Amino acid sequence: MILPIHRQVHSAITDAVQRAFGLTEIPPFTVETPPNRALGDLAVTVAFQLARALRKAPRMIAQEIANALAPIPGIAQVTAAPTGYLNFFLERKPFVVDRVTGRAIAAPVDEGKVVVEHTAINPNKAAHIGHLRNATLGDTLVRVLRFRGTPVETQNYIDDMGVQVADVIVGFKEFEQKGVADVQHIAETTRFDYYCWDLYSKVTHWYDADKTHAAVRAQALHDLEHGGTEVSEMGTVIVDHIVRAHLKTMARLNIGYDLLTYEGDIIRLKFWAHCFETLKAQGAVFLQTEGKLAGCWVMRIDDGRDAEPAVAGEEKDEEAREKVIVRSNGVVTYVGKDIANQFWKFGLLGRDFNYRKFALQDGDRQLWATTTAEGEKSGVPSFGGATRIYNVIDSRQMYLQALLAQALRTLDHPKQAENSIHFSYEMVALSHSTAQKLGYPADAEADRKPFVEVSGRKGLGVKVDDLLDVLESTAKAEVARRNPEFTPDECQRVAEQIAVGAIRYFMLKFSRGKLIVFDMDEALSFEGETGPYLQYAVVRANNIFNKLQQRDGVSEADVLASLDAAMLDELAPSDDPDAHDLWALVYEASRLDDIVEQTVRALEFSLLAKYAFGLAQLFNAFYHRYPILNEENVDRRRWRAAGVAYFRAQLTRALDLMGIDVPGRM
RNA sequence: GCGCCCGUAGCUCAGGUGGAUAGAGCACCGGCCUUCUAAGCCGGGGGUCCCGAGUUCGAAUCUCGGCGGGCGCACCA
Repeated sequence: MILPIHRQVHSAITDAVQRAFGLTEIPPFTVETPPNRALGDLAVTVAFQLARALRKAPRMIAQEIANALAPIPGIAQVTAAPTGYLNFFLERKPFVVDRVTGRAIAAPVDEGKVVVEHTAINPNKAAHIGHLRNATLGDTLVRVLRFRGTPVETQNYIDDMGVQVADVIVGFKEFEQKGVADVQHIAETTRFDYYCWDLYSKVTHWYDADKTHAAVRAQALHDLEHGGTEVSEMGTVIVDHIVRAHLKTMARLNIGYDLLTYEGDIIRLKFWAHCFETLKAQGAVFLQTEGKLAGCWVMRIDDGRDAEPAVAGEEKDEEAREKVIVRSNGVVTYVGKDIANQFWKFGLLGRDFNYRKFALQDGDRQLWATTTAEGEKSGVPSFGGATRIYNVIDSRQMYLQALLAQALRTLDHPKQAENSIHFSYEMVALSHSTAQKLGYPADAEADRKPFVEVSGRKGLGVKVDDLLDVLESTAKAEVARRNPEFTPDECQRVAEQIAVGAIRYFMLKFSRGKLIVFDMDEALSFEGETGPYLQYAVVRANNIFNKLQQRDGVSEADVLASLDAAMLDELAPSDDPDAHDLWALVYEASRLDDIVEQTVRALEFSLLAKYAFGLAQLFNAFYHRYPILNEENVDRRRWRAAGVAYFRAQLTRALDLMGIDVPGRM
């Protein structure tokens, strides 16, 4: 944990600058990490920023600040570099002892409850690789926020009333001539999410083949919303089984939730009706009477262009900037329902769901679901009422997410509008070679594009469970080869952990604004910058302690307890900027809290992923260079072992933030 | 047309609210398994950071203008 020291340095500098130059206003500055330990452990660039105002060279200013600086606990030395940097060198021994013995604990961040909504897969087919990116990003966000002390509630929105579910119902009823009992039977006896995956794409073709089939779809959607029909009954069966299939898939990836929010409940509990009245009363929506949107309740889209003077042809443009909230047939659109949902999440609706217990996850974590029926009387957590909301949805939904914030602003909730955060990311597509292997039909036009788009509607995509299965079997073969003494169960368990490590790391290592062109061969790699590389580094560290215990009867606790008395040589500064020494390892391991703060600020998990990878690289280099078991000098051995213990703890934490477990051996 | 995202090594990508010699993985070449698991380590080659202006002591990073690619702007979600 390095941030407490950052804070101390920051305030000491502020104080010194005020006293040395008589300034009351100091430009904002940060405590940075120099490129290598030979330059220093912490650096500050405030001298550059003051150069103009003080009309002095940065180097001089840095020197004066250094002279004025009161002693800072934990800092051994301060130097003013010729370039103008102020560099700080830490007191190494107490720093290491405090970290490895866990004495330096970060203070929790004090803020209100945050709701993170992610996954939200239409419950009509199996989860594919695009959903995987969403769920991985969302789950990692939850973990990272919790790590820094933020209370988080994880919600998974279930669109049980949408067109996609209606389409599968149409498939069963009209296309396959099945009734509710048939569907129930299929759901219980087949891999149902896969069955629906195929059926959904068949229905899509069926629609395309005959335009009159569209009427069937509209009728199904209508019946789905109104309840008491065969369609709605079938919908309930389908949705329930698919949702459970998704939960099972996500559980394989260490992903769980607190609450499933059903769209149907938003309708049936009159959330929407209530919200609609408010929107109408405030003039946020209005009934369009002319043009092609006549008869629809629409919201005017505020894109900042309203102030522009009207020019010829502007009128047409005006109409294009209206979004339908309620269709002319009286059926509310997704946007409308989502606005109501967003208001509820902030506790602004004045209404609440009823709740039922849905499932136990990971053995003991209770998953709740909304319900229109009576629900549990006691023991229900307080859901919603967030101060900040992250909606994890890909960038294609930007337009609609902006409408949510607009609705909040219009109804005079500017703070909530500002705290409605669209956690946006680019989609996942497939490489041509992977698409080809999956048997995609050749398409001359599509082939010209640099990638192939995933389409659930067309049944084109890599299913999450298929991908995990392939990763697991690949990993399992390797685990069995390396560990002949493992039982099949052990091999399987480790293979599962490696598969999750590989795929979750793959999903996190790219920045979120980057479109991922998924390639099976690339994802199947366990070498280089991959999850298994990181897991392997921890496993190696584990082995050192296993052998230390076996051979010498020395535990990690023994090592740490004997540290204070041990000598310091091992931490002596090195002039070699590339030295992969003990200090560099411990120092780097301590930066996790700083990295997490940056990660949250930028909502960029590639930062965390790259940090963890760099830390593992540092350890691997150290591992090859500095023996521990075979080091004869006892004190040297202790210090090295202590550093490895700290590294192991910190990388394990970093991996946990990414939802990646570490096998005991691999 | 308007909005958002992307453009850095042969390929795939990292590069905090500007800062110290532009990095990693893969691929390629050369070393290292009687010493804590080689899913590893060490070394090597490889760059007009898309182009052009501007701001600045300092720009891959910020601003503006181009070029190229992707996505969005549905009575779908």
